[in-house]
Amino acid sequence: MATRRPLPFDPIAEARRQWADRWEASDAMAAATAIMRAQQIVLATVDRALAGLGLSFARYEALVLLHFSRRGSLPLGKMGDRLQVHPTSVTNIVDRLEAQGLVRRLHHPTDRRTTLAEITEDGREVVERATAAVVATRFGLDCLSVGEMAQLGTVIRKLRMEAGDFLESPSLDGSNVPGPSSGVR
Amino acid sequence: MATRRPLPFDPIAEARRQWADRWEASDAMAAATAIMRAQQIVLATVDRALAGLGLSFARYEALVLLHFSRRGSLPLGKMGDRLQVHPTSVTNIVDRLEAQGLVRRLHHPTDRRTTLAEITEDGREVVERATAAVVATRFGLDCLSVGEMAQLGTVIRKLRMEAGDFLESPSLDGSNVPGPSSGVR
DNA sequence: CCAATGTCAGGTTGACTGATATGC
DNA sequence: CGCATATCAGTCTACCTGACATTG
Repeated sequence: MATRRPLPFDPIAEARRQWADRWEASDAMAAATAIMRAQQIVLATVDRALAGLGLSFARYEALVLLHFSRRGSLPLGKMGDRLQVHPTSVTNIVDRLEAQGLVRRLHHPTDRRTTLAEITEDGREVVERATAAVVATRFGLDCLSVGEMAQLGTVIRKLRMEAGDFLESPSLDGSNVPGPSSGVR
Repeated sequence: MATRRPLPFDPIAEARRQWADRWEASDAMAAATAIMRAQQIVLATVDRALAGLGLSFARYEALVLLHFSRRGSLPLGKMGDRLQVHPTSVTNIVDRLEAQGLVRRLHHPTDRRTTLAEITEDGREVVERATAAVVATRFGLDCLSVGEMAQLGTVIRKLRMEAGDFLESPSLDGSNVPGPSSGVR
């Protein structure tokens, strides 16, 4: 959050105009740039809310994931899948959370290769306080209506599915079809 | 781009469900998470396309900005405003581009405090080649229709305006409301 | 033997804070 | 003088690659 200086015009609209003059895919370019900037705004908002608690967004997400899990613990690899982060990043994130006493490493009961990360009592308290702070910011999306948020979700969902994040899932209700189809590599 | 393993369900929908059970703002949470993931997808796609040319997305954007500028040069501060990056990051980015011979630093003709970054002939060639590679990927948004991209753009535009990125700009119609609000510090 | 799991070492990126030299 | 501009030093986060030990 430095660089404070509102421009007198929409920089993306301007970039799109110039782009369209020479190159293709100006629609995609404008959308991509918008996504990049939106992420910056959300991340800055949430990070600001979490800074006081010594958490980054990534560590907060990991903590929430464990908080939501049935046993309060998950294998590190599974955490990486869910959070879409690199295995070494998971190690790093869990290292920090463990150093803060918010998580602890356990041996998997049957598979001795895998390590479990388990949220501690302290971790659960911090999650609650952090979430209160984050919810108060509304993720920086306060100016959007529920319908607009849903629009974002719907469009981006297509993107995520195409990227191979998940297989299908019928959106709203709980009826899921395992479906062995779509080998997304 | 590691972590290959599609989940059998939509992880954001799942997180939203659990979130809604205990906390507020699950709509905002789902939208924010979607934005974070969308950015990851776009960034990974573009970075992959640019890797062969020794460019990151950030450096590519800076190069495009200079390529588009009337004189082929801009003050570093102005670049920071346009690209929404920290002043020290601009220095860093220009350092790297200069080391690659894609940009050169010049003295401002009248204000001796400011430094100009000017794109070189090499820089222009690289921009063209890089853009061809990027356009070929469609920014990873190939699966979206033009209408869906526009939806993203419209919703996110609201967000950016609220964040103080720019002031008004009449987009489609002429109705603009200056709005003295938003003291983004 | 091969595959999966987590970890470590080492490198890159970008973003931030704080301090500084210079010039308006 | 205060303010703007860019830079430097140092820190931090996250990511990646490649290697490795352990175990299924």
